Amino acid sequence: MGFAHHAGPGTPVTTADARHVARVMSALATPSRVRILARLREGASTVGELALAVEMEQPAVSHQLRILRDLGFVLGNRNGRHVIYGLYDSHVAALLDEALRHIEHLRAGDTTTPTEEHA
Amino acid sequence: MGFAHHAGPGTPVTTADARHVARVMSALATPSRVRILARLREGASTVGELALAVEMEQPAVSHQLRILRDLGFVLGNRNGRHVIYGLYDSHVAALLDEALRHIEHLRAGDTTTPTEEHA
DNA sequence: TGCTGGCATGCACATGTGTGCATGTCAAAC
DNA sequence: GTTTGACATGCACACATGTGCATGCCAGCA
Repeated sequence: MGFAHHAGPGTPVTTADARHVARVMSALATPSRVRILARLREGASTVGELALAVEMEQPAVSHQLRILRDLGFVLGNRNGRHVIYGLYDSHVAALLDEALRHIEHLRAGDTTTPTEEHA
Repeated sequence: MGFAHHAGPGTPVTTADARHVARVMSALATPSRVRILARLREGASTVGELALAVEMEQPAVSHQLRILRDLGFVLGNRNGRHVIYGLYDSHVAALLDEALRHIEHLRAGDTTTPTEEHA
């Protein structure tokens, strides 16, 4: 009755794959990390700048950056006293864009009203 | 020194956007939901079939299906005594593929060894 | 060498969340 | 109408996780 099949790239998706996907996608599962990545998409910056931009305490930003680093989303290297962070590569930006495009797509068809929209 | 800029589609990504993205992407942030979606990508199926496929208790599957429904990922309609679930549209499958493609991409460059691979 | 700035790390805690178990609900079969 | 099958819901709990606070570490500067 009109489901979306797709049949995909044939990939059966093993249990290990599922766990891996979940781990990686969990990077985008919290507003703070999304904001950090979004800010980094506009250009590399230091931890302090990020903290100001996303309005978080510096340690909190460092913690999230560590997670994003372990997941291969960002990459930081020292420059004097600062550590400059940036997106690992353009593929990360692409994934972010895909996510944004997805919610935009949902906003169009708006299936079930996100549960909260009370401003 | 070689960061990935991108400058994106100009979207500044508001705080609300970040929260929305996080909410939506959290659907892919757990292995069980990824497995459910992966199974559904191969074709629609009933809750019982899903439970068997992903090796979860039926109530657990129902709970996750409810989440996936609220997020607009899946869609279920009754057929006799069964409720047949399927991906909401091909865009969901596309997002899943993008996620799989991403981890595959990481596996190639393998930046920081996912912290656990001891199996 | 001592001091300050910039990040990272440890620890503790509050919160969110996935799952098991029991139960409720609805449709089909008798 | 009663019973059975399939799924949904409520509740409780264990667990993971994000953040604040204090502290440690390292580079640059006087």
